Amino acid sequence: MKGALREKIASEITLSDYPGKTIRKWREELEITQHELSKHLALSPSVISDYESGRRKSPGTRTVRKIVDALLELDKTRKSSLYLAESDNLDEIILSMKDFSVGLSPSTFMKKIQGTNLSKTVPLVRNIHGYTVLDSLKAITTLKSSDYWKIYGWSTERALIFTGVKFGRSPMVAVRAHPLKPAMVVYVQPERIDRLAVKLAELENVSLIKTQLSEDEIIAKLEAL
Amino acid sequence: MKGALREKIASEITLSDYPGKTIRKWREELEITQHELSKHLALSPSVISDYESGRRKSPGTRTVRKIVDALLELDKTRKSSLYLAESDNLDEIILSMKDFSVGLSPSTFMKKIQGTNLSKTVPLVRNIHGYTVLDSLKAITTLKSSDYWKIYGWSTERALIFTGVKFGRSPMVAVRAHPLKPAMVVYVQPERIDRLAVKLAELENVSLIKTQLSEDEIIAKLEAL
DNA sequence: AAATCGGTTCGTCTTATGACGAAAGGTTCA
DNA sequence: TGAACCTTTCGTCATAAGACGAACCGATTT
Repeated sequence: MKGALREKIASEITLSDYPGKTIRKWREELEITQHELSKHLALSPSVISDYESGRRKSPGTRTVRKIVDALLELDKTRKSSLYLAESDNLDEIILSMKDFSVGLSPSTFMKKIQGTNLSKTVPLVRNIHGYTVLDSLKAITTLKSSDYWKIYGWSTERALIFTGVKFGRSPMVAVRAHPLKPAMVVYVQPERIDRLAVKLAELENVSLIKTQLSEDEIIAKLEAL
Repeated sequence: MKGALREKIASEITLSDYPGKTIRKWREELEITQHELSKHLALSPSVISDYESGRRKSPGTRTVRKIVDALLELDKTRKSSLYLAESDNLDEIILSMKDFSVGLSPSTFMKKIQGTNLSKTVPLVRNIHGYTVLDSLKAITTLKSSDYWKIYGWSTERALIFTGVKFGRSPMVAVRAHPLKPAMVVYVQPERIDRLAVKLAELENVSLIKTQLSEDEIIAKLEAL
């Protein structure tokens, strides 16, 4: 999950009748001058003008990509960056996310991700209707509480899968603090498991699972579902 | 809102290090032969091969667009059309959708769409951070529950604007049933207003608004925002 | 009135795209 | 062992992309 804005600009330019006009539209939207753009690309300003005016009618993919990336990089340095506003970096927090059309039993889901249950008291009964894989550190440090809902998709009856977990305390604290409760919390390759994390999971009636699969492996397995 | 798949393929080709490989990937995904593609484009098959093999490394936007459209058109004639599978869903249901960079006050938003408040008890306090215009009948009959979250974009603090509303009961029932709640629900030219709809809105603390603007007028006004 | 800034126009150059068609390399299947 | 089909390779050509720089236009600013 990365660069929705990048893709949007790229497709808009590529599919446009007048790619130059679309380039201009975005350059102006991002408040970048032709001069800045050309400087960043190590080109003469006239080149940009030639594209935008339409002297070059069908820029190649290489050119389009260079321009899109330059626009976004220049935008990123701005105070009012659209790129940063776009995500609140959500794209970097959510590594993968899906909703299933039918619920999976928790034991089936656990097998898929080669997980083991960390709690003896929480019964494995809540079906899993989707999952969200997130970078725990980034989620906890940069996600505003008012944006937490975004990780829940259609159904809260889902597995929240945290990567980059050390002891697993913070993710469970966050779950405890938030009104929406997942059916399952999964830690990817945790160093150790904090006892409080397990207690909180039991209090919230949330299944707490760990897996020794790597981040990449688990995402591959889930996206193949 | 049209052609999410088209945009996806276009951006993927444009942003790829090897556009030819991406073209091939999609051609094969859609089960189209080079010969078919070239015939549809009135080109020699070798041209397609040259692109895919990378002899031409940076095809122009015109070329990319022609290829993307040809792929989709050929796919459309297939029994197992990916394009049709896609458009069964979202593209025909969501008529327009946007997220604002700053929130609008509900009264400002109401003025823009010439709306009137249908409830006396729900205070107009939740700011509007975006909107989704959807065909109520299609949304209710064809939207899979696992896709519902897609209409919420980046923020649930938005206006869900339903067109083709008779009495307004079903849309509010759907909102009631769903864990994500919009800040505002707008009915476009409803015939009559069901009393239960108003009750449900009040229960959910959702502002319920009607407007006499036509679908086209309201979309035009919103997209100009 | 001169300087600055953002942008345009255009002549010119090199290189790559966009296209063809002929020949040939692999599979699959009768 | 062919025939049929999908694909690749490559020599060749015209045209457009990709780039430069100089001159120029119009606002603002100094």
